[in-house]
Amino acid sequence: MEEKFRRSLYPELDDIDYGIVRALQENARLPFTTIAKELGVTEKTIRMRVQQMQDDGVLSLVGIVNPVKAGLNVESFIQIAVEADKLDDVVEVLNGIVEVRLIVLTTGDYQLFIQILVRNYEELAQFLMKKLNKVPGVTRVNVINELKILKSKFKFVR
Amino acid sequence: MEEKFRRSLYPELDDIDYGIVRALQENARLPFTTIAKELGVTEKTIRMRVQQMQDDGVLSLVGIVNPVKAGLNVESFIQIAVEADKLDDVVEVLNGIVEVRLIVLTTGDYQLFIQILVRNYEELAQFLMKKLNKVPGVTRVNVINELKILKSKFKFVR
DNA sequence: TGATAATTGTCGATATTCGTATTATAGTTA
DNA sequence: TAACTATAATACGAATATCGACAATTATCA
Repeated sequence: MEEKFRRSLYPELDDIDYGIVRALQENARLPFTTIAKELGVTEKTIRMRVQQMQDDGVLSLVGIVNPVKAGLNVESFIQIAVEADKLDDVVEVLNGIVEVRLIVLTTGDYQLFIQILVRNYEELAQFLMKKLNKVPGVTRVNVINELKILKSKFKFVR
Repeated sequence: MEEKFRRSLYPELDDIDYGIVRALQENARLPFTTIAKELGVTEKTIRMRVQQMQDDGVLSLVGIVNPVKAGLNVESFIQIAVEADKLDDVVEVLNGIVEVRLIVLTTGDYQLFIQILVRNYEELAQFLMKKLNKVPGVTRVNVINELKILKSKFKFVR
């Protein structure tokens, strides 16, 4: 009785799940009663489905701050080459740096790919010189600055 | 009377705003009455602040689906070099491709940086061969496959 | 086909949201 | 400084929504 499954294993969401996701994608605070009316089921059903999808890690209902409006104007993607035996250590250090939003292990010439957000180019320079280049094991970095976001789509259900 | 400002210009959020953001970051459906009690103000105040932050594009309350749980198991970052005069056209085509989640104009050897999500490597191959390589103006692509996400942090307020 | 578990529905108690009117606060000008 | 204005906060009752316990229904599987 450790694991409990529902209907079938994910990713098999049914129509009701999709209806719920479609609604909450737009507005995480939409009343369950409204969604229920739309989908022709009871509020209780919506409530339970949402709870399960959250428990199962399928759906998160969160508030997101626009980084630019919060003063974080400079976004960069950085590829990092690391000495093979130092990878764990480097990741650990990067993990503790607030500017680092995303760390991904990748294929290719560089092992790590990170995304950072800072207030301005001065902070970017500080990050590169005072933080990233001081991390032992980092052999090479490739900074790709973001000039403009042309598309950003976080909706997964149409 | 076209623009309306509040207190002062963003990014000057005050303590109440930060309190609201901090709470809603964790749970977008947290009752305003609860936040109000915590911050020592009225529910109406919270309601109005949230509405304003949303109107001003500072805060979004959204449902997010875990792509892996939705069957999108392969994520790739792709750098794309484009003939200078074809940039707009390429972006327009990429915009219409469902797999493409993010398009960013960048500095460096490649002009565009995109993020894609597909179900599996077969779909990635199809995307590269049937879609991306058929886009006129694309001269060179560099695919960086994501092996594992080591950190992903979307909270902007501590 | 039964037995069992999981899901959904019903419904009243409680909590939350919403809208209006009123009061307080900050900024501005005479 | 006082009066004025605009903005933001509060008070509060009505309308909605959420929650939880139990019953009914639907799947699941031996």
